[in-house]
Amino acid sequence: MPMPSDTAAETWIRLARAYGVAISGIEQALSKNDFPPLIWYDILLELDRAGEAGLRQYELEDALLLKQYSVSRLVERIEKKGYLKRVACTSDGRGKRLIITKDGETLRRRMWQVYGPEIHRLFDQKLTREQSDEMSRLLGRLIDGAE
Amino acid sequence: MPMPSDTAAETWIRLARAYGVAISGIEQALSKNDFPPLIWYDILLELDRAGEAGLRQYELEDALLLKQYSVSRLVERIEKKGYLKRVACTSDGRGKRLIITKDGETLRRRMWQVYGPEIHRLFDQKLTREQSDEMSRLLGRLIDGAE
DNA sequence: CAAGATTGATGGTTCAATCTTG
DNA sequence: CAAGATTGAACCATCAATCTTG
Repeated sequence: MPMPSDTAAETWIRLARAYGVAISGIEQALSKNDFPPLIWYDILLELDRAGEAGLRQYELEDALLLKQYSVSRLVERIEKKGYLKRVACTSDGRGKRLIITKDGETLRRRMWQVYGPEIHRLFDQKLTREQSDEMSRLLGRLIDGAE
Repeated sequence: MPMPSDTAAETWIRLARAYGVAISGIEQALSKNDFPPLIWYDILLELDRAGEAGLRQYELEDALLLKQYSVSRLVERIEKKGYLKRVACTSDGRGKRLIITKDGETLRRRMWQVYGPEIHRLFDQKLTREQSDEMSRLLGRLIDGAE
């Protein structure tokens, strides 16, 4: 089996570490301000973008790389808090449409007030615009053709 | 509050996505081969490097960015499988020393036979040596001065 | 049968409280 | 009291089985 170069191994270690630093900073900031986890923000953002038509659950799976049962249970909790509603899909009796509520839109905006500054602190303050663009470009290579 | 630039936001999105692609590929490969999760490898590697002296639990916390109770419970499970042993610390009655066993060393090597090729596939095949070095350098900027 | 979604059971993670020793 | 570590309870994630409709 082909083993990784030292460079590749080091890059992976640093990628994991950088992700860890960022995600724990963000989750901690959200939690400290009595907000739900970041995944709730991601879901609300997708639904916000989808507008009145909403999204099917499997579309959320694809967009956020989640499992079917994960979406099912996350969405159940978010709905219970009133930030989205699940309505029967007219064109496909098996499906539900997920639609963000007014409260959901408000929550998303309020979470951004905490989430945004964390990104600023973790990225804008540590990389120049050029460095950030370059990293973005390189990360794109890891993502595209991921299959 | 200072909000992030579009570039920073995009870089963070891609970092999270690239991490997600890599970690799920690795965990899936390990699981498919009946191996435990990646964190077991990380722990065994730290203990392997520490040699006969072993490590204190709080040293593992620092090295792997884990919580005290996480280490406590992970180590309990790994010990139960016989891959490490916990011995009382002679110099500090509060502490335990964690020492890898022969079986633990073997497991770590066998996991690397699956883990290594995944890193190769996910990094070596998608980035040139120069690109990987450059990404590593930029990621270093995100990690250093994380506090 | 396949696709979309849900659920019971299980196992792991997390919080807060606790225990023990320095 | 602080540091190292553990634990009960609650919460969340995961697997496999299931249900419903195309």
